Amino acid sequence: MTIPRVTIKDVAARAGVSKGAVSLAFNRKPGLSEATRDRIFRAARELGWAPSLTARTLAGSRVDVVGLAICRPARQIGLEPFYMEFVSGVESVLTEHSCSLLLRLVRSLEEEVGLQESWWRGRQIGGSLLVDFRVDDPRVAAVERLGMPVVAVGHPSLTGGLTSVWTEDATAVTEAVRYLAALGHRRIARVGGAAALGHTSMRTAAFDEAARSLELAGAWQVATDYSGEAGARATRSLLTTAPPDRPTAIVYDNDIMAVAGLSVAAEMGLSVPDDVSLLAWDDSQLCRITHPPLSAMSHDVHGFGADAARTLFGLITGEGPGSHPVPTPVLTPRGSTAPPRM
Amino acid sequence: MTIPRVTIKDVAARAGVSKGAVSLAFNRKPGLSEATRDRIFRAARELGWAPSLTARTLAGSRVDVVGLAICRPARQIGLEPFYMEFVSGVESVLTEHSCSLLLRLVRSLEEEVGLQESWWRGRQIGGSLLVDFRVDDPRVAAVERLGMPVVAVGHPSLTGGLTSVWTEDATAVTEAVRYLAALGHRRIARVGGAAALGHTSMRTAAFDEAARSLELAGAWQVATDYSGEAGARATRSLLTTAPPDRPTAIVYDNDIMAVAGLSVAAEMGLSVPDDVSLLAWDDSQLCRITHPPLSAMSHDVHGFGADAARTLFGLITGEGPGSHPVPTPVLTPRGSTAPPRM
DNA sequence: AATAGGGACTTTACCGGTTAAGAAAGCGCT
DNA sequence: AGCGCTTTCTTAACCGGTAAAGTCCCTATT
Repeated sequence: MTIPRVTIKDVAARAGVSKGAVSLAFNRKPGLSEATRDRIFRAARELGWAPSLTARTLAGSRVDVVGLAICRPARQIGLEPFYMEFVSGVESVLTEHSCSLLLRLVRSLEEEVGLQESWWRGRQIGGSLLVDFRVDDPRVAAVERLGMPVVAVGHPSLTGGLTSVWTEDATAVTEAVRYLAALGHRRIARVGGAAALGHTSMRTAAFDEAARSLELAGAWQVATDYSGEAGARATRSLLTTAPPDRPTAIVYDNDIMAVAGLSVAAEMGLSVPDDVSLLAWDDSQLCRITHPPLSAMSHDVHGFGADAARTLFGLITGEGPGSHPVPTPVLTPRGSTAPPRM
Repeated sequence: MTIPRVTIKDVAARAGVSKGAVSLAFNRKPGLSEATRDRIFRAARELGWAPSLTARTLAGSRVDVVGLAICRPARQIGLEPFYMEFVSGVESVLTEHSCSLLLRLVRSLEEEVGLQESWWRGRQIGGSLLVDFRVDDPRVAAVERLGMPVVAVGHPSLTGGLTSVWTEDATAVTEAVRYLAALGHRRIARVGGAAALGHTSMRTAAFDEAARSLELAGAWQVATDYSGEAGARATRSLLTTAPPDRPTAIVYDNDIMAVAGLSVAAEMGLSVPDDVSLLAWDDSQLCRITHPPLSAMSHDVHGFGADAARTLFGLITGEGPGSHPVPTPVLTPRGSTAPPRM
């Protein structure tokens, strides 16, 4: 605050050159002798100077910040291991490019649209990562109107032509259902995420399709808000049906609901996996610490985030890959899935 | 990128005034007639203009960004509900001041020191929130040298004179142990967090002191890395002792380890709370979805974050409260604690 | 000897705002 | 009418960098 900060001018004065020369040195551009360059760097080191990103940004070069707005209720976000892992993957790539992440939790998509717009308009960010696509997502049009570089984390069918990175959820759901069917399950339920989310509806459709093609005797789906409580509620209602018609296997859309489901089964005196098999999604550490450990559709969320960030850089610099899928979640059997008892 | 952005000049031209006038209008400073002000706002709205924070920052006013670096292994952070909740609390206050959060996950304290320094030097941030203090934390000196406004989230005994916000962990630990002792427990264990962290060592000391003053028959403490796996390991080793000497109650330093502990008990055929009582810390949603639900030392982490952010604003603007504690975690009994069976 | 070419810097004009100082117009007052 | 005082705006200098254009000097070429 009160302390005068060191600027390029001080460095220039100390090195006995113009500030243009300092700029050249720090951007590794040609046109300076070794000796001068050294003198400049020494002066900068002695003064503890680093170029101001603010000024650099203003001067027209690129912006070293990317934005990420996450739209979920605050209380819930804390529990979703997915995001922090995703963010840490994003960070790991940004750091390599000495770029920072501007993170904001928003309450609605409209708020996000406004935020992205003001970030971009105010030159706060050089591009953005968009997550949690809805069907007919308003962000697609908004972002195109702005001409802002964006990587959409979501299936191309949802992201309307934006450069996208996604997991093939339909394939994964199909694999999950096939696996349970192969174990002998004929009555399978799915506890899905928020119905408004695009990937939820894709998973729902894929589940329906799989149930149909496998001619399951029973198939249920229930939409939740991803919270543990909702997962518990859904599980409770699914398992209160009398035994012959009760589902013998449940697939969850995230980890936390699967953990809640496990507790509900215990509370109802049902044994997992003997009475009911449970299959989680995302596979954070949480799945490995329950008893029994949860089988899960497992994928590398950290790597997913890293890939998204890399793709954004590719987009900004004009090279690198365009839209592409990341590895599909694979089934990782643990102790919570087995053939049905009856 | 290619699209020319709207600047203050365009707005000024459209409103038929100088850019100085536009600046005055947007900063709600006196010296403009109502009519002109309206005209300017209308022009800005029509053009979709918002002032560039970058330029605004450069022009000498304050910086509308605060920094937060979190130092924990990436894979683990995802699971710690504490941080996301804390962050969301911070955000909620920042948003009111239309201020953003610059978040970075770092791998070491040295990295954090470097990061904070370059953020500050590069005028990227107007201040910072520091978390996870160690004993003799190097950040204290670094930050003082820079003269950067900072709010330390940690006990004053650790934060060396920086403006601090903290929970009275020692009091909470004492309450936890007293409660268990009151239930009749005489052999109590604590599964703590990373030993290097200051609050861990404070809790450890408080636990020792409580055990001594209550003359417990047995008191164990084990340090972990906060991960579920470590919590499971610790619990397993604590519970393998033969019954008469086995601890009958365990306090955990976070939620996730308590959940892991619960699973270990189940896996070992021990009943919670009959054979062993478990007490979690922080009390995220996770505690309510297990079976039995976990008793916990509960506090408002979201509010904690909000308070820290408010304090930082107070520090920057020169008003508001200085160092102060936030409410001490309170015991919230649920199903995982009861009098010991034997 | 005159000229071209190129290396090593410096100058200067921005980037998009803020802000202190200056100027024009309107008003009340003697 | 002349004076000072506001109110309302404009001007111009900055903030700390970048980058294009300009300057200077030294060497090689014809």
